[in-house]
Amino acid sequence: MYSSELIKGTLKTIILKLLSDNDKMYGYEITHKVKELTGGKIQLTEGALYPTLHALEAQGILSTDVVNVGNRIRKYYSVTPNGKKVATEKVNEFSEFLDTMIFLLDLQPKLG
Amino acid sequence: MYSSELIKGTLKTIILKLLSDNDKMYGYEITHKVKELTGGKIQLTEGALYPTLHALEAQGILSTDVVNVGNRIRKYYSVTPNGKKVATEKVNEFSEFLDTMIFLLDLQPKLG
DNA sequence: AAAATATACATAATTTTCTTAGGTATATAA
DNA sequence: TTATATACCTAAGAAAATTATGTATATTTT
Repeated sequence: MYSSELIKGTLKTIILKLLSDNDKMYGYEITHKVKELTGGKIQLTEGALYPTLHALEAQGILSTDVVNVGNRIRKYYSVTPNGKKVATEKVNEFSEFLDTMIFLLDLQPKLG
Repeated sequence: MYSSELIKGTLKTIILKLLSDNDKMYGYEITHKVKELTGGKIQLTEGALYPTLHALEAQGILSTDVVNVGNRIRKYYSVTPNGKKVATEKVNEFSEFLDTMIFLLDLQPKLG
């Protein structure tokens, strides 16, 4: 687990990237997908996730689809057509920011 | 300029990296160095910088040396022997975090 | 069958970190 | 002489996260 300090400010970007690639996901699923993809190094907390999802929906970047699974509800989120631009911009901005930090801190990133 | 959201959480790492490489710098100098090195893309605000420097000093990670320059004071900060470990750890942790984010967001970082 | 864990949503109080806005003072350039 | 640059600092407020709960159903373990 990284110190929470580092993860600050990346939550929206992570959410928007995952939802851009997966077309619909629900909150609980997002936390588990991120944990899985990062080998447990990034664990989103629900207290941070849900308010952010609500905010993105209120801004028209995400839309929701509530589904009943047995007797439980599940709230699927998707990126709206308008939100797609925002999602791309967020990821691009983060990418540039990373380049700047790599230069500034003189890092050698591991490439896939 | 990057949205301040992205820069959140990187301030300590930036300060500690610069001071690790330069052995002593003063606050005003740090802001200008970062601005110069990033082509204006990252601009530290004094309201964030000074309290952070004070906190790092209080934690024994930085030490200070106040110098008179004409009639003005200048407060030089250096990484303490103990702080060197912390500085290295911070930069290493950020480096790993970068790798994780590059993988998670499927990015192609620009290499030096 | 009972207890524990997993699924799945949510909010509210507090803490952390930063922004914004201000304050003090000297030195230099226009 | 007026503006900009140098150089420090703090305090109020905003933003974003953590921590701690709360509700409820489903499944697995003992």
